[in-house]
Amino acid sequence: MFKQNFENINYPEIEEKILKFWEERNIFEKSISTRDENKSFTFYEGPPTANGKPGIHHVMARALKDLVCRYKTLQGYRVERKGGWDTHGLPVEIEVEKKLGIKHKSEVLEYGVEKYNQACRESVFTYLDLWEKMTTRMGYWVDLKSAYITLKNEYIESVWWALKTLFDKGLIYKDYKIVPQDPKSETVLSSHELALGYRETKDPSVYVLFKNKNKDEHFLVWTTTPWTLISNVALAVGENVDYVKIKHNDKKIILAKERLSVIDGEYEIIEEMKGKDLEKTEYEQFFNYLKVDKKAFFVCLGDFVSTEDGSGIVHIAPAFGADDYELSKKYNLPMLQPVTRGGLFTPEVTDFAGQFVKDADKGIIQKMKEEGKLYRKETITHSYPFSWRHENVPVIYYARESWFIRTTSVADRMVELNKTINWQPPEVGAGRFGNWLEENKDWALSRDRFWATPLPIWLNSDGDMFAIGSVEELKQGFIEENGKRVSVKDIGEIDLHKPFVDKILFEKNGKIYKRTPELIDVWFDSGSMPFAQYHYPFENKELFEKHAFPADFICEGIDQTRGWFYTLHAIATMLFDNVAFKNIIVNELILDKKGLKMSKSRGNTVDPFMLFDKYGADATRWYLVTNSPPWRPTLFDEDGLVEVQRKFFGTLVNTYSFFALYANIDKFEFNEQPIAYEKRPEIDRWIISKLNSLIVDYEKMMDEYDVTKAARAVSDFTIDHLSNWYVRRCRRRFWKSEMNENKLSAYQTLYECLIVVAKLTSPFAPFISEEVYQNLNSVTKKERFESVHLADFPKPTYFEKELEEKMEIAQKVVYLTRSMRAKNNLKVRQPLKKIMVVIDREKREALSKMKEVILDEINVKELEVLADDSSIVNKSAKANFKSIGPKFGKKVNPVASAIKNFGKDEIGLIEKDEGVKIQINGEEIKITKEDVEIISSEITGWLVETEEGVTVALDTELTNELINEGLAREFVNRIQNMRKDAGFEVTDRIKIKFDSSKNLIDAIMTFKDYISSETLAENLENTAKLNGGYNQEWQIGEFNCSIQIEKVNP
RNA sequence: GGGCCUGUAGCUCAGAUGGUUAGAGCGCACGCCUGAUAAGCGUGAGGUCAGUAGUUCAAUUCUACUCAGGCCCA
Repeated sequence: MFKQNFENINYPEIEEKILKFWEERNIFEKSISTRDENKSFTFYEGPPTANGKPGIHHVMARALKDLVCRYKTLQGYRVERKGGWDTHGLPVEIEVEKKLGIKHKSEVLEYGVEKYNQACRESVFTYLDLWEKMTTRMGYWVDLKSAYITLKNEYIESVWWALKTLFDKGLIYKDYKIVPQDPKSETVLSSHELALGYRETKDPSVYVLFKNKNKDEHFLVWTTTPWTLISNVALAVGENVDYVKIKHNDKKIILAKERLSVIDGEYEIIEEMKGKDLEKTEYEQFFNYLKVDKKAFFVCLGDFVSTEDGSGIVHIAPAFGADDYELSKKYNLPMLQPVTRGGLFTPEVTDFAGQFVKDADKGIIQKMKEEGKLYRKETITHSYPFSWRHENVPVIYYARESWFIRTTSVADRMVELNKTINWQPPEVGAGRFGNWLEENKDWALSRDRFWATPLPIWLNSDGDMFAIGSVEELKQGFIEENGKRVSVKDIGEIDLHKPFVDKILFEKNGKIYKRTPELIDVWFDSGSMPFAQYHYPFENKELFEKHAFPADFICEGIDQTRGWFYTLHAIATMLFDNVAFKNIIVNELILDKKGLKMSKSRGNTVDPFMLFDKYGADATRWYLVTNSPPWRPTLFDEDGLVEVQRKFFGTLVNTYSFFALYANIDKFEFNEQPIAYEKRPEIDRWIISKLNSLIVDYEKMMDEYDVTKAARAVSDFTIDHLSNWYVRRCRRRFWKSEMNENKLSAYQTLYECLIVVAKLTSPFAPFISEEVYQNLNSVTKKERFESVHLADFPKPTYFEKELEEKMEIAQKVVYLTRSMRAKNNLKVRQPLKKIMVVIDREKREALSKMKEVILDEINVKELEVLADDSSIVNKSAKANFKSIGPKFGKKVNPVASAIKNFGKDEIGLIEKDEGVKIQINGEEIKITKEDVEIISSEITGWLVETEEGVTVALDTELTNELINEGLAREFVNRIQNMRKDAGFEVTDRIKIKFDSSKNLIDAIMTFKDYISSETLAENLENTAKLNGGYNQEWQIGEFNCSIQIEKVNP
């Protein structure tokens, strides 16, 4: 027996049941172990940080990952799916600081780094349960038991190996970097944090005068950070920018020509020059607090100088701006940094010592004013970053010493390798990611924090250094305890984190080496996962080299472009001179239904668990993937989800139930030999051909990673072709007559469609497809697989493309006829005499072949295919612009109107392919067949409807016989309704008694046999005596009718 | 300020290698069908294909610019 009763289907319940089934039977494990080891498809899981709650966008990314992996599994690939967790870094520290109430870095030291890091270690897994629950519940198959965890020693060891390899290649070096930092906590802010803190603020906007050292003239300079003027060492101008020297209030002033608008009052231009003419011009130091140890105070050329605001002359303070710092390297300028990490002026700046730099602006402006250096002072409102962790603390850009990876040395290679990666969508690869690679800057590797992978570089007091690349090497070191050296070898438990590793010292050539205190960027951790997840090269060497690298496929959100995508790519390029991944799907954000970003503060987030409980994971997954391509921002709307469930899932389940209902009645269990496709009825061959076309299209789209289109194709097939045409057209075959070959063919055909649809659906909606597959296969045992996810991808078997086209024509005729019936108020139950169809000669035969289908569907007695030269068909001609456009160019319009005016004779000539000559502006032009489209738009004296080359004429005349048949059909309809209302089984036989006026009685008795067979009536009797049974009063046409039915006991 | 994406019906989305009639689903109105039925089908209303300029015989489609929204970077 096929499982029935899906009327009140509860998707979440079914899903829970299937989850249990998968777990009990180890289906996930089997989906890997049953596949050929040598046919691997490699997937990398981008590690989420488990210390935040999983949201709907995680469901999206995981649904995509899962469906690609499941699809490849169906195709026979072995798809290992190792999970992973990202466990280091600032996000973790921030959570912990919040919990511990720590606001300043120094408080961590007071609290104790060891305890602090312990807290981080624990915090990482705060939401692990939730993550695992979400992952399991949504049906994302990933191996969480063997998940890689970045804080484990083995993982860190692999990362160290990578770092040492890079260090030994000379790719790691130390330099200054200008970083945005929160001066209060002395913490560097990541770009993400920085973005959080931008807001409108008021700042001074000052124009100041720098005096030329050798001439009595001044450079006009604009800045919004007066406090940096103390650290000024140079001025920058644009090489090709036009500058002018003006005479203004007895002073000679130089500024960009385009910026003359900033000058108040009268002036006179006395000289013009280019920026490059000013290069090397020396000027007097602006403030004299600080001494320099290199040549400074001259004009440089900088390509970042703009003339959109300011004066076109930029002041340079290398310690406080990225452009400034870059320029200082180019011109070998000194760096002045009289500011502490906390943003306070150092004692050298006597007047402002100890003041917070921003607060010192006022005094500095006052001082400039007194010294006559201030030209103009205003206040501007602009967007400036503030610390998001503290109230009202502006971010200060500040030079700090950092370790870098020389990624610029492989930039070209990265660009080249990137071109071999298949990006979906392509523009992210070529655009956002490609540009980023082309503008590559060295990777700032180090972080001055506590919880991350330590940078394994040890230095001695002379600055000599080496890198450690394994625990083994580390064991050469020692720690000092109570004045005694203890070898690392003798220490039981080694933790490759702070503070333990900081205690380790080395001695070489009599010098003591100490670890540099920095940690590394967490992104280096995750970018190392291709090898670190397998503890390569210390273990799994062969596995890694043969199967696990590079990945065939990864998929994450667009926010990973400069994160994980980049670090994977950069590390793979530097270490292995290879790509890390060959195919990638980038998914976009999920917004709420109004297009707003989801955020806790807006309260518009969607809880995935709520969706799973309410609609099920399948519907959620299907909705996310099909609603819009994943690389477009998706507007999330619960109503859309409901619709998806009703349309696609509802139809699929309904189609299955229909099958199950009748298959059970007929005891169909697919024990018979399959009927050869060639021998099946037309409609069966048609749907089988459609099904095979679907398989081919689906595979193509999936292989191009266009998953949205693939899923939509399955949905269209199921709803439009399988359910709304095939099943509807074939219902009678299932419920009428005894079992015969025709019926068997119907069962076999529908069965095959359902099995294939289940398979194609399974990557996207793994639960309901499993349910359908199991329900079918557990009865027929046609396939040996215990789960749809262990099955093989269907192979295309049978095509009949012409038949697909024929059916399309038939459908077109049907739609046209239906539309005419509707417009003329002719119910489908009323049979009609005849339709006539006009159609292209080539399609005429096809149409005749589909006659039965058409007539049955539209309840018409006769179909006549009209020859288009028939005298009653009126034709008109229309220009085919695609053809005449290129041919006649400017003359298309007159030609088109000439064609429009063609009469019968010209059209005849065209149809005979003889061509027509016309005159345009006295020029003779020949019009040939391909230039003209001929439409048969009217048939004299008939109701006509036309669409794309098909014209249908409907004979609406009703004879008595037709009217009677219509009444009989109405009568059948009432009986069927009554059967249903009375709760009879589909197979119950009945007796009918009825009474009505003479006309209706005559009509009914005329069609007695037809009515009886339609309603399974053994007896149909006209009698005035109605008693017992189930009876109702009806109106049929213009007649009243009493009907009584009762079950006949077999 | 720079880069990329998006703008098509009230809503969510297709589509058009440039061709004269731009589609679907939902929603709305009306009707039909109903032994798959809390489904299904049809008809109708609803579009300056964001705007401007250019290229072209022809632009919603190509180009440039503008506007709006989004993401990333500075």
